[in-house]
Amino acid sequence: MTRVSRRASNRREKQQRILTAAIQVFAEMGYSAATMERIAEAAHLSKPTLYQYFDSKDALFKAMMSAPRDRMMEVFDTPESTNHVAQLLSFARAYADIVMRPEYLSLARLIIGEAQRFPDVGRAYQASGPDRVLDRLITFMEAQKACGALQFDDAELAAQDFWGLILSAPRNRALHEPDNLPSAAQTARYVENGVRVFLKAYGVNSAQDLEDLAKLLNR
Amino acid sequence: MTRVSRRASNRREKQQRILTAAIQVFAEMGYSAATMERIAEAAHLSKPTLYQYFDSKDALFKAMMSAPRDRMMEVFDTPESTNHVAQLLSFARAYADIVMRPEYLSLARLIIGEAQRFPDVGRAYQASGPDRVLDRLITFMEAQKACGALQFDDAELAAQDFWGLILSAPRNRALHEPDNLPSAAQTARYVENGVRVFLKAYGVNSAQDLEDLAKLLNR
DNA sequence: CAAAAACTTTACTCATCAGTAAAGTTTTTG
DNA sequence: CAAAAACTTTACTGATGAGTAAAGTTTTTG
Repeated sequence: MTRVSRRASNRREKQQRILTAAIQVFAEMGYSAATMERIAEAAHLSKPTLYQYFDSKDALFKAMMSAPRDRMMEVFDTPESTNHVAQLLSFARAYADIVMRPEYLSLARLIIGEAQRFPDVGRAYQASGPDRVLDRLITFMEAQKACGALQFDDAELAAQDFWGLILSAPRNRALHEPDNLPSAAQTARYVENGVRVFLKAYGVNSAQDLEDLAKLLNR
Repeated sequence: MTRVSRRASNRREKQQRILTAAIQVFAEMGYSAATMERIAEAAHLSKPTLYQYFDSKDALFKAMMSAPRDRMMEVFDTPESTNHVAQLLSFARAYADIVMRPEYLSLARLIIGEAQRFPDVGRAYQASGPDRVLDRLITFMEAQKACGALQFDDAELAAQDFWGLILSAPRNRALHEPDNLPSAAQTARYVENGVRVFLKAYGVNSAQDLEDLAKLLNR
């Protein structure tokens, strides 16, 4: 005699299973090539049951795409540090960890590939992922400027530059070549270089920052 | 009595028309949603005729994708200048001009969206576009290091950084939001900022470089 | 345990689309 | 200029897949 009826919780659980299956199948095949039959199979239920949960393929796709997906914001779940160098490094590493995961890349490919046919999906993703990360980065940059650690005119450009320096070329390659992802070591090399170059260009006291960074990198 | 038979030249012209139509339709709809009927229509001929030129949808797609498309290398069709600042600026502008064009973005979305199902298409694109540009940039970077204008340990990282600084955030947004492209003025702002930051981090004599850049930007 | 609600299955409809057969048209060549 | 060759079109075939109807099965709950 559960308080929340078993039926209702089953329903929620199944809905979740469908969404998980959908994300897998859509990401693997693309919107058009994915079939409802296959999604049903992956969710371990039948097509008509699937249609009890979502009215159409389109509706399922949109529901799946607008399900909360805050992975990218995990970037900021790092212990606050008083040192801006350590903080930039940990942002950069967390960002790389998330963004270079195969599932995350598959999702990005799907969104980009369907951006023309599903403009609101693309917009929603941009708003809930990159834009939010950028906002937080801008806030961070401004704080560092205020306390005299970084210098720049335009915080938005500074934030974008930080971002662009970290992974842009390897991530682009990864989007084009799903089965040729860089190793963790290679990714680390790009990330560390990105932070180094950012500090060189934006640090008030770059020489000191680079020394600090070198120390952090040698444990 | 034409030397090259009328039939043969018609054939070549029609093949070209098909490839052009294919690129349009595929880029707009994606591989699966594009129909051979629609491509035929766009090429002003009928489906069976289309099949005389290409054996299958798959073959047409691959042929279209491996047609020479050297747009990106146009980046380097700029007058050689003795000044590395002017040269970097003109690379950056040429790159932005090409890469932010709607057709080029559509093609990139298509390639990324189908990268999982057509891995060789993704690989071929990476090899003939980004990789070639990167190679040329590396060569350039090394020459500038040799003549004492730039400093760095790793030319590949320097080239990637230059690239990442120019357009990475706005281009990513453009991939997600096809109908929210930045204006020419906005793009110019990103590009100019990118060059500035690159010089600050990599220039042997950054102060002078930044002055040179400022002069170039004010005509 | 019985009524009901949820779920599954079988077995469809209908539309779309890759690919083709065969008839019709144009171009080439003897 | 006429017959052959190449090309194009109209009108199909067959497969696939979105979505559904209706009958049968399990699970939940009173």
